[in-house]
Amino acid sequence: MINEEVANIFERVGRVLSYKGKDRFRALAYERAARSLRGLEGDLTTMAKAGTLCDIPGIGHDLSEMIDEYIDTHHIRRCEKELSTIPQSLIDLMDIPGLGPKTLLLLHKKFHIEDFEGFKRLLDSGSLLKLRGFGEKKIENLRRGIKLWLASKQRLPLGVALPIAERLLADVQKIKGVERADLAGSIRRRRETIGDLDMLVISNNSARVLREFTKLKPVDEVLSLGETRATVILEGGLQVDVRAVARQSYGAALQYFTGSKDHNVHLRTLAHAKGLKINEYGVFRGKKRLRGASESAFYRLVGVPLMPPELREDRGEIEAAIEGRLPTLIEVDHLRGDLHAHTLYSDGRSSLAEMVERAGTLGYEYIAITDHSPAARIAHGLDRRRLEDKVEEIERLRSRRGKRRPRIVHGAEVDILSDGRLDYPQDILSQLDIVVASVHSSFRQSPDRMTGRLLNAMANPFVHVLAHPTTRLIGSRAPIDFDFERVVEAAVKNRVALEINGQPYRLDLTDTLARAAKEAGALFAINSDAHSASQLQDIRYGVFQARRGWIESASVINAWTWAKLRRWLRKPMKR
DNA sequence: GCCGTTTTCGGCCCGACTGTTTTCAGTCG
Repeated sequence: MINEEVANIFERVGRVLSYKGKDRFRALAYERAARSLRGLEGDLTTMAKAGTLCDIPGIGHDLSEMIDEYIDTHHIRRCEKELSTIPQSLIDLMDIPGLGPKTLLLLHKKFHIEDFEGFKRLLDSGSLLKLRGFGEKKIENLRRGIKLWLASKQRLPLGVALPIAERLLADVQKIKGVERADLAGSIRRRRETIGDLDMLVISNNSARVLREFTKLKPVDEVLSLGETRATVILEGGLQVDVRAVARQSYGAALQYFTGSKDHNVHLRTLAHAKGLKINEYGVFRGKKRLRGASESAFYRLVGVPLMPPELREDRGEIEAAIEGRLPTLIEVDHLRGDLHAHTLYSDGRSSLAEMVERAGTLGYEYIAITDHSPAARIAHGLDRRRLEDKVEEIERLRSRRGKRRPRIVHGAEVDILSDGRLDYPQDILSQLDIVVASVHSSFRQSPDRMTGRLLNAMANPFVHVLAHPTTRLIGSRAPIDFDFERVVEAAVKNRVALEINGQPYRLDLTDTLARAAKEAGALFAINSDAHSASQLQDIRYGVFQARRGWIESASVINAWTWAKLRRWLRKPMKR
């Protein structure tokens, strides 16, 4: 997919333009286009062929021509010309908090700063102090910016940030005088990674509440503290913004600070067309505030039904809401079981009995135990003999448990070998209740080979689920390269469900791929891929990702009753 | 550079906070 490549170019051009400061709206247009491409579900090359590039929000006449040019030549001459006017290492510095285009321009002109090393030397040299507008505090702030920047180069996965956020929220709710507190921002939208936390509180004494907040235990450093806003850094480096809001503005503020930015801009345009003005304080006609106490009232006034935060990315959800075709999203409670979990037999850290027991406390109707196949040597994949031992233990456990839930489903996570064959022979596969197939090696095959490999695997009649289809690891491993459309097509045809894996560093499929697969009619399995009993709960991150992919419970096979799932697992048409 | 049921031109969010000023500029969200 070239989406990311083009997005990167547009983002950099946007930064160069804002650095030059000539036309900030042109800069905004490039930045918005970059964000829009990153959130796109379809492939740019395909869209260009179909002539639908201009349907992408933020892409118009000029940018669509540039995308065409990139597809043809791998270059965009106008962008390259713009980029060549400024050293790229200088543009990278804009990521440093507190260092904006104006300051950067000044430092470049006065001190010929071109990269990070130069910037750091300048800070240490003390010559900045002589500059008008620069004092001790400002320089200290820039130093802190560097620290933050180095620490936050990787955003935190949702699965790491959300537990921190939930604990902090509970602490805030206990502060005296807090009437209500909520998470907002990207963590409320359940984005797969989180840059910082946004929180809102209602209180009749906000200054005191904010002061108390900055004294909470996990707070390491206070960056700013005012009457309505406080910004702190937690131990571990996560930044938190808390805003205190009046009760009558709470809905408007919650909407505003939940975003996304593009969703809000779109909403504001709609409001504007109706002669309304919206901001974090409410909906206004002229100077008169209409209402803003609840989020749903806020949306209603603008003429848009309320929608779940996970959808608010300006990816067509506003249009869908107006036309009454919002999806009814899957919820954690809809899941009746988990179809991907490991035990001590392979690389899990809990026993089979412990996993089953914990699955029971989660209210599951069924739990599939899917240890690795032999090719996964490091993970102690099971050969035929150890697989037989495991079957025996499952049988013993089944008879001991009688009719108690959950039902134990005997499965395996079977490696897809480099040519697309599976790592167990057909006679073993045929004995398993469920086969979860996945790639764990040879990640760098050509797109053609990789596509063929996956198609081969899915053509095997015993395969039920394609697990973590892209095999990416957030922050450490790129997704494998294959023709996603063809693979989805084969999944639909062969009745293979695509997994949405809930492990915090996987979240695979991604939101946009899941949505594309849904549009193509695919089925899904939302799984924990738990390697310990406590990790069974990570399945909720898979559900969040699925919700961001517009997925409804009807197309999630582990939201089905056991009776229905069992029929599907048998796949009579294939045998 | 995008966008359009007030517009094909003229908008495009603007309020809070900080720091260095003495009335404001820069940054952020």
